[in-house]
Amino acid sequence: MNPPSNSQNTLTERLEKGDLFAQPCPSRGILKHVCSQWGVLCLMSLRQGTHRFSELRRKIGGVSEKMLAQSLQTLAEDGFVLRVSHPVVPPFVEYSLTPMGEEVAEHVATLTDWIEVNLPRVLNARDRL
Amino acid sequence: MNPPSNSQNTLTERLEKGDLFAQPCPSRGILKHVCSQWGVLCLMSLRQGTHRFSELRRKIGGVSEKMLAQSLQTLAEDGFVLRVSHPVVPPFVEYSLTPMGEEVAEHVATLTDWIEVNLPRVLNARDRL
DNA sequence: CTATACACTAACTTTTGGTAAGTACATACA
DNA sequence: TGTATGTACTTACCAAAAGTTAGTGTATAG
Repeated sequence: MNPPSNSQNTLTERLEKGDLFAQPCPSRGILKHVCSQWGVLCLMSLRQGTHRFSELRRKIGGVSEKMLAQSLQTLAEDGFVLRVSHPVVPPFVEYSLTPMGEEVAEHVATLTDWIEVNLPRVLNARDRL
Repeated sequence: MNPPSNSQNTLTERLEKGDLFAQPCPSRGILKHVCSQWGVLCLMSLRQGTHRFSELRRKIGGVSEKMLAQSLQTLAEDGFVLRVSHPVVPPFVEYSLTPMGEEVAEHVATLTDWIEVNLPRVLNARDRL
């Protein structure tokens, strides 16, 4: 008796526009990259302009070099981040947001802003348990 | 929370309003819960109304019972989700969003919506690598 | 002539996520 | 009477991810 959760029926149809509720949908992977702990922090940092690798490392408290490199790599593969490597020594690499990256980053930012300003409320809710 | 003291840039002050760039800030944990794979799917499901445990399980493709229970538990601890257990047998438990939960869920929804409609763009960007 | 900076990568360890099975009781069906 | 199913979980176990440490090659600073 329940109506279908969305009006699209076949698997392929549901995949043309992403459906996060569908197990095999690639949007799941993108969400993971964008929402990963270091992924969001990379996006938030780069929203303030181009950064070098080590600048990001210093800015984002607690990232390891491995995880930072990995996060930037997947974000670049998804087309959110642009990596420009200048072939000099010592290495000089610049990271920035692509237009598409700026779009997601904006949405992520409203989320992180909410969390930052509402932290006290959440902490308070935890205390009443 | 601490009463306001002198306006210096101390660690504790930066923690009164969250700072995701600061390594020990509890906002990091909240972000993790809200942005976790199953966390966002729980929030998105509950945005459409109250659900029972097994309803959520069926709705969210690919969740295990363990991960669903765990996600709902942390979301409830943070005050985003309300768990109402009716002491009958077989068990009957209802999950819904708190007012605070509706607020975050809304922000998460704009993000997931963006990802779902822009999936083709991202897939396209991946292909050009 | 050590030390540091740079942007990584590789090996290894710890933590987390995911899978399968078990729990207690009730209803449906054969 | 016995088996199967549904409910909302928890526990034990294993695979995958995250985190830690060390190393790379070159160059500038002290």
